Parts: sequence; C-alpha cells; structure tokens
Amino acid sequence: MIELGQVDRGADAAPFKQIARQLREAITDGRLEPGARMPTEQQLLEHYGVARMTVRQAMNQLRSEGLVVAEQGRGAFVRTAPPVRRLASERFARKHRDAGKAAFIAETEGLGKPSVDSLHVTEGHAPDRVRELLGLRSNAKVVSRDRRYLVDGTPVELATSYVPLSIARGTPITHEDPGPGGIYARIEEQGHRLVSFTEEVAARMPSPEEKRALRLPDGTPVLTVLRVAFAEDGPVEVTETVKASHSFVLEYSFPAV
Amino acid sequence: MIELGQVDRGADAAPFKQIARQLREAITDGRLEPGARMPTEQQLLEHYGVARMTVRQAMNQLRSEGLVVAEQGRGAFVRTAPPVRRLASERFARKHRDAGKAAFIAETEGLGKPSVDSLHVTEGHAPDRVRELLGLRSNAKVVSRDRRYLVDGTPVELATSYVPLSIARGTPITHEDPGPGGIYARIEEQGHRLVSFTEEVAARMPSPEEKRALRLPDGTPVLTVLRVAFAEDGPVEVTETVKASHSFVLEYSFPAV
DNA sequence: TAGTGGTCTAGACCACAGC
DNA sequence: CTGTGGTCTAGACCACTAT
Repeated sequence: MIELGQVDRGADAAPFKQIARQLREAITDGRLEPGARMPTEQQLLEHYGVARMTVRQAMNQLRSEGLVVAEQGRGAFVRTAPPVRRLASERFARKHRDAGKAAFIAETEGLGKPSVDSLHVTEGHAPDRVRELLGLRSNAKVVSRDRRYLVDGTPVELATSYVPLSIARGTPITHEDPGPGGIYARIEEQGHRLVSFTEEVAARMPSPEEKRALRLPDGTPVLTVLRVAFAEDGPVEVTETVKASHSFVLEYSFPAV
Repeated sequence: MIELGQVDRGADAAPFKQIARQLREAITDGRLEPGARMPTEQQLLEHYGVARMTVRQAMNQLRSEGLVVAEQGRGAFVRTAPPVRRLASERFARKHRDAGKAAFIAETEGLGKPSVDSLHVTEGHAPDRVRELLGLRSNAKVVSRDRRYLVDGTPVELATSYVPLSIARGTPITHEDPGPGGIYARIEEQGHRLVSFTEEVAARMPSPEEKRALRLPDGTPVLTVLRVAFAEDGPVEVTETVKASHSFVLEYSFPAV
C-alpha cells in the first residue's frame, strides 16, 4: 500500500475530508496511477483508526469527483480515461455525405467500430423548444429519431433528431435505416441544400436513466449539444445529443470579425 | 409535506434508492418547485420508517445529481437555476474592442454588473500544451494572466491567459489593468491583427479548489474552454477558462461546406 | 433554545468476484 | 470460502440557523 499520513483530530477539516485529500493527492501526484487499485476500506480504517463509514465517506467524495470507480466485490480503482474523440465541425461536410458517410461514421473514422442501437422512429409533436427552433406551427408534426451511438460496443452518446414531417414524408427519414450519408443527405435530396449549422453546448449531471444508458461511472457529467441545420429556406432539422463528457472534446473555430 | 409513497423492502432496489426516486420525481414533476424546502431528515425517517443514514444517503444521491442543495442549520432545498449566459462568438468582435469593451464586458452586457478579482500577472514558462499551441520554443517565456470573473458579485468563471513575452513586453498586457478593449486590443496594437479563434470545449467535475472559487453547489460540473487567438502570422494568445456549467450555454455556428 | 443538517461510531447482513 | 464493496441500524455529539 502507498504511504499515507494520519488524521489530525484537532484540525478544522473533518477526518473524512483529510483522508479524501490525502488519497486525492496520491492520485494527482501520480503515486496512484490510472487503473491502480485503491487501498481497501479495511486497510484504510486500520491505518487511520476510524470507523468504516468514515473511510467510505472519503471514498464517496473521490467518486463524486470522478477520480475513483468502485466495483463491488473487486475493489476500488483510480479511474482510467477512455479514448477521447475530438469533434470538429468538419464532420458535417458534404464530402462525407457524398461518400455515403453519416456524421457519426465520419467522426469515428480510425477510432473504433461505430454502431447504433435502440433506434426508434416516431411521428408526432415536437417539444416546444424544438418546434420554435424549426419555426413550426403548434400543430405541425415532426419525425423523431431516437438512438444510441456506440464505439467498439461502448455507448458514448444519445441523440434525438427532429425533422418536419413536411420534409421527411415519403423519404427513408421515416425508416429505421435512413440510407447512405444519413438524414442530412436525404434532406438535401428533397431540395433543401444545407447552408449552415448552429450548436448550443452545455453541461450537467446525467439523470439516472442517462447514467445507465451511457454506462457512466460516478462523477461523470454529460455534454449536451443542441444542433440546428439550416437550408436556404430556413431551419430543416434539430438534433439534441447527450454525450459522455469523458469521451469528447468539441472543437470550433470562428473568424475574428 | 408533500405526499410520498413507502419503501418496498422486498424490491430489488435498495430503500435509499427508492426514497431518492420518489423525491426526484416530486422535483421533476413540479410538486417540489425550485427553491422549495425539501422534507427534513426527521420527517423522512419517520415517514419511511428507516434509519437516519438511509434518508441521508437518498438526499446525498440527489445532491450529487445537482437537484438539491443542503444548508447546514437551515434545511435542504430544490436547487434554483442561476441566470444563464449565452456566449456567442460575437463577443470577440472587433467592434467591442473598438468601443473599449473586453470580451467579458461585452458578453455580460445587460445581464448584471461584471467584475474581476484575484488577478495575478506573472512571467514565466507556459505549460507544455500551451507552448505547443503557441508554437514556442521550450525555453520561450510567456505572460500569464490569472483571474476570476464575477457577475453581480457571484463568481462564474476562472481564466488564465498566456501571451508570448515577445508580444507582451513593454505593453499593458504585463500590467494588472490591460486598458480598454482588453488584451486582444493591445495585441492588435502591436501589429498582430486577429484573424480567427479556435475553441476546445469539454466538461468534468471541478477540483475542490475550483468548487470553492466558483462557489459551486454539489453536482455542478464545469465547462472548460481552451481558446487560441490567431493573427495572420500565427497564434498569439491562449486562454484556458473554467466555467460554472449552470451559468453558461455556448453558442457556435459554422457553414455547411 | 429548538430544529436543522454534518460527522462519527460500532456493529450487522448482503451481493459479488475470484480463488 | 474469503475478501471486497453496498446497505442498513441505532445511537451519539457537533455546527449552524432561526426564534
């Protein structure tokens, strides 16, 4: 086991915070490397001379910071960083669609085997915010495409896309398989040549459902991206995505006007 | 107190998870509105017939999800959303500099009173990643500007900017007050006309220091933005920012090429 | 002073992984 | 079977807020 100090019962900070700090420093120092086994609860309570709940509180602190993952029956480990995918706006380039690649395929190139599951396509009303972004009347219908993206079998992103039914009707957009180049290719075939995109990026903690669907360890926030695709004649599609934050870096560039 | 169910001791889910779920639903339903007082621990343990640690575990779950904030001696409350600031790339427009406004002033316009504190300006070596982005030799020096931004007295963002000393030397960039229009105005005055910016966006949980500096409640991640400013002759500045995620939405737009 | 959440103790039993 | 983390109990004392 690594070297650890003691708790100072007279100090201002609570014992569990002192223990958490010592373990956190061991991790950030590199004395405990990613993937390394953390001291067991038994070792810690003996070393520090505290009750088990006290060491558990320290470990829970580190889990909520995303530094440690615990596995029942096995032990606790310093969290390892999954492969990070850098997403540039280039992934929506027309050349990828022309080559038959949807954006997720283009952005995953060379990083693993992309796949999609739990795909649901439905017709109905859009959430108010989406309807507004698409400039639709309140009774207008949209096609919603709900799915989960995986790389090498690991879920990385949840996405829901909305396309006005007036555009999607009679096209493969209403089918599970939208065909080569993805839904953007189909939208352009309908005569709506895409001219630009906007994205709104934010971060928050996942809901329990999102945490399960993305298999997120404790202390892992999600990045949310709300993208609107614009054609010459206005907005034609909105996508909401929820991404596992440890798996993504989003890249943007813009001119200095 | 609001209506709550009971715990099913025979169920798969642990009692504390059942209690957390019931309270979470009360919040997402709207039966408990933002700012509303949560049931006290005493009320919950009597209602459910469990030990205090069990209700505390449920409440801790909700805190780590960012739904609830507890205040010692006062009670626990449904978290309220702070004002959100939408940041568009327009905030770096030259017109703002020409009007004497730094980007933070421009982006805060009409949203409160902006201020800056804990400003430290130092000269020294840059982190490897920054040096690389600036295309500097390993022994090259930079000016680092470290500060905290506040709106109406509430901290919202930490930032560190790096400018090669070869550009900053002899300018107000090395002073605490960089003058009207901020450091980008000074860099342009040195003959480096800015042409574009790149930003890398990611999210993670804050370190304890960041949590304190930004006064973040539990369950609040940070957004990190790494921005590079480019002049015709190459990169001239790098800024790393750490933003309270509940206070920001980042907006980008890009052409469909 | 009463009520709230924060921390700690010293046990107990359970679920799961690995030998 | 042993060792690990997960959950629960039934107390205790403390720090802070509000009255």
